[in-house]
Amino acid sequence: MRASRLFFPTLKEDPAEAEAASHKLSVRAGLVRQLAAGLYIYLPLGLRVLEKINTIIREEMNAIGAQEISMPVLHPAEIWQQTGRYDSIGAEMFRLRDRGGRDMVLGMTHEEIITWLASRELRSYRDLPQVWYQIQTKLRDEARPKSGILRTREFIMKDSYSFDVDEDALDRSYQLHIEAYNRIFTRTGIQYYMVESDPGMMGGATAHEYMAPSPAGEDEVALCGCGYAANLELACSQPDLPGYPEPGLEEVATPEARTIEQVSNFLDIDPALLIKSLLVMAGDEPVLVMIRGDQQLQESKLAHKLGEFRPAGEDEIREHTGAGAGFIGPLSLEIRKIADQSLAGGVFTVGANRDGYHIKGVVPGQDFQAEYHDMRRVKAGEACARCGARLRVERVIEVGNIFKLGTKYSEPLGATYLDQNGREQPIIMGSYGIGPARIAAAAIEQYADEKGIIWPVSIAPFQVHLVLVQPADSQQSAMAEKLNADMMAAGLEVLYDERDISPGAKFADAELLGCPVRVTIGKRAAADGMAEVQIRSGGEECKFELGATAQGVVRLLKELG
RNA sequence: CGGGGCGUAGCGCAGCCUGGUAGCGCGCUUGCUUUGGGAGCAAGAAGUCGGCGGUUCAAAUCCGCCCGCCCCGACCA
Repeated sequence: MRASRLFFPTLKEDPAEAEAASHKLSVRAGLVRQLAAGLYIYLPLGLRVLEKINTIIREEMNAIGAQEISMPVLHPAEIWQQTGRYDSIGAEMFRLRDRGGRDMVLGMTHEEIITWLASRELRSYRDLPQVWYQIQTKLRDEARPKSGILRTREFIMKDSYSFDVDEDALDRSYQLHIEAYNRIFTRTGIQYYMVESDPGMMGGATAHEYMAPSPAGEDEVALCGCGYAANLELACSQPDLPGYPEPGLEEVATPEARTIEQVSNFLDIDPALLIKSLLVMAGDEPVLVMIRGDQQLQESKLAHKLGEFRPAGEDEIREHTGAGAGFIGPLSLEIRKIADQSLAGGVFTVGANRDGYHIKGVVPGQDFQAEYHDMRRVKAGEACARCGARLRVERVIEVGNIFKLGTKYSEPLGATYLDQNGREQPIIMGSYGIGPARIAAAAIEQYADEKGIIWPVSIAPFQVHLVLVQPADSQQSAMAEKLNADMMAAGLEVLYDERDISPGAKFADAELLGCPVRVTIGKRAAADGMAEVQIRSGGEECKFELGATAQGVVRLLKELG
């Protein structure tokens, strides 16, 4: 491709609205342009990257026997009503009416639609297993689109769905996806982790997420050298135990000391010796949730126990405890109490349910009763629950997820098959997603330097960036033209920059675009007949005879990829 | 949805406080020169100052309402 013909509007300056490196660079390098909040136009270079990623995904999905289909983006509301999600999802789903007044939705995912299809077409155990996938647009009215292409309202997703006769068969489909996903993410060149994830409201089902480490990510994962890896939504750890004081209840005045920090300073004790009491409302029921003072509540863990909940308001706190926030505690409260496991066996200071007072020497289990569950958010440096080594916590971009769905969709939509005994059984399903744009963004985040993007070979928009320094020089120009033809003949994807602009601008663009290899033809090449080759990552340089350059670059790319 | 910020030429910004001729850098057009790290000189094009309403002799500037975009939080099958 000749740069003079390619539409790639590069920018010298960062766009004002961008924060994340991938956002700044994807706009500056001319990959994308923003249409509105969370809506992006993919320009030629951006689309090439996306298509490369999609090709890798297709190859690996096909390799496990998955079959590509394409489903509509516009769905009748009725199907979503049948699974209950029409009501449970809320504002995140785009809703509209067609001219006949029928309620419709824009698909945020396709479980309902594919299960509708399966319910009509899969009848016998002989038809199973099946894995169907698509690479299709999803629409979600995100509360807050952000970070460029990382979180958008319209995005492409590879979503596949498996249909099996039983849990064992589902395990096999799940395992096949794990293998395909490992190949896909490895081939795209990004760094990633597979972590345990919260299956959400799916009950005991299994779920994993594929996470690309990056400070621009929105999730955090706990990682251990022993292989333990989990989303912080469900990660657990063994907390260090503080030295406990003597038990024995004693009320102490703590005027104006409401926060853990204030109380701990006022009483001059370790925050780990305080209990943080939080009043939440699960529907109409008040629940007191207790966490050690140095810990944080992991709300997703509490949501598993309570379902939907919200923090109690100022008035509700006073109504149920008799005190203001900051002075509440578990003693003599006749409401449901949930305590984090780390409180068992300790001696703590708690709010007295009386403004301006706390109570010391409280022994959970003796002075109050509560349900004990793991409720705290894992912190870096805590001991791994499996092996005891210190946990790392890293921020990550979710690039893929895999779920065992079971019969969550097949039952309400009547997707059943007849088994060998002629009995009707619900199809056991799995659902598996990948966000190609997030892979691209993660690659930018993980490898970019101060000059621009550094693409992994497999997903670079072009493999080679050929720079002709002086197009007006007929000798240089002839060399570059020949080299361009040679490299294309060798099967290389070449971006040939023969534009009549200053050399500095071309080099800067080449570095911004981030193709893995740059080949320069200038006066030095004209003098000695050698093409200069530079690796974008690391900046290593070498020279090839003009005639040997194409093959030399092919070899280099192999080493890099 | 709560909190904060921003909206002036294609892009990045100044001007607003203290009302009176709309400005800078980059980019763009034309010409000449230049050509291995975002060239130089000269000439030029380009703005309903986000929108509507109000105050005023006069509004980019002051006031009100609305819209859009970004950031933090909540949310994220």
